[in-house]
Amino acid sequence: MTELTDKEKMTRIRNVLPPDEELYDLAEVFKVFGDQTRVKIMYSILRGELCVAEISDVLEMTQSAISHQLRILKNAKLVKSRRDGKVIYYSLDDDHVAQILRIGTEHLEEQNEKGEE
Amino acid sequence: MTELTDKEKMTRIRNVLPPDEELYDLAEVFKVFGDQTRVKIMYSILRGELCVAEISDVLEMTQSAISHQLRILKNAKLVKSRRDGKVIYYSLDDDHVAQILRIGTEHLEEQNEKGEE
DNA sequence: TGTACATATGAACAGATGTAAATATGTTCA
DNA sequence: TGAACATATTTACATCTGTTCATATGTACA
Repeated sequence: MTELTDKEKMTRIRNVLPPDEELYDLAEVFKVFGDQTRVKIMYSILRGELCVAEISDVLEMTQSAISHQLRILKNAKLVKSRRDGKVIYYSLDDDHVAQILRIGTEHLEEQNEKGEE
Repeated sequence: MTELTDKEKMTRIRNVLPPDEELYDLAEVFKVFGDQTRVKIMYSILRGELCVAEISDVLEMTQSAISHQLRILKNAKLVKSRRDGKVIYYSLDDDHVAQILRIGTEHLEEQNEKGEE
């Protein structure tokens, strides 16, 4: 068991980190989660697909604002779409999205409980 | 089995959504995850605590920049700290943080696999 | 007490972000 | 084809965010 110098310790930790590009992409994904409107959209389609107009109705926001946010969600592959005639239905893209929402919510609840003690 | 009017359908969905304040807080938490520097910090302390100077070393960023981001992480309860003399050690606050990082990474990997097909 | 060291904070600035308004695209159906 | 409808896109703008630089706070130890 040899002792590590500080420099060696830092190098080791640096080597364990995922590559910069991966960390960048990861931050980009979370950035997409980090907006109230987009969180609301994801929650509103958590139990099943909705079209743009329905989402606008539910959130009481303009069609333009919703459409912009849907594009961002779709680019990040958090949401997918399906066309049926004029109407386009949106739903969550994969199960990770719902999982992240759930764990985030759990985190909040746990922190709230801690705060009450 | 009665048919629902569009208005009733929207009202139902709206009623299933968590309260606005909760969705706001949730977005705020994800916002904190949504920065490359903060993601790097969280990853660097994933396997054990590090002090501010060590994190600065690993990420090759100024002490000030790291300290600012640590405060944001701490306010969001994603990170906790422990003082030992002059030195302050930081570590992840609860297991949800690591879980969210992991699921986010899984999501990216899965999307990359899909893209390769 | 005073010096050295570790970390935190405040101000300022460049760059990024979300929304509304207007307009464009794409689809259906007469 | 053209009118009507659903959604997407462009532009513009106000607001927010991360970093640097300078400085303050807090701790240990002589």
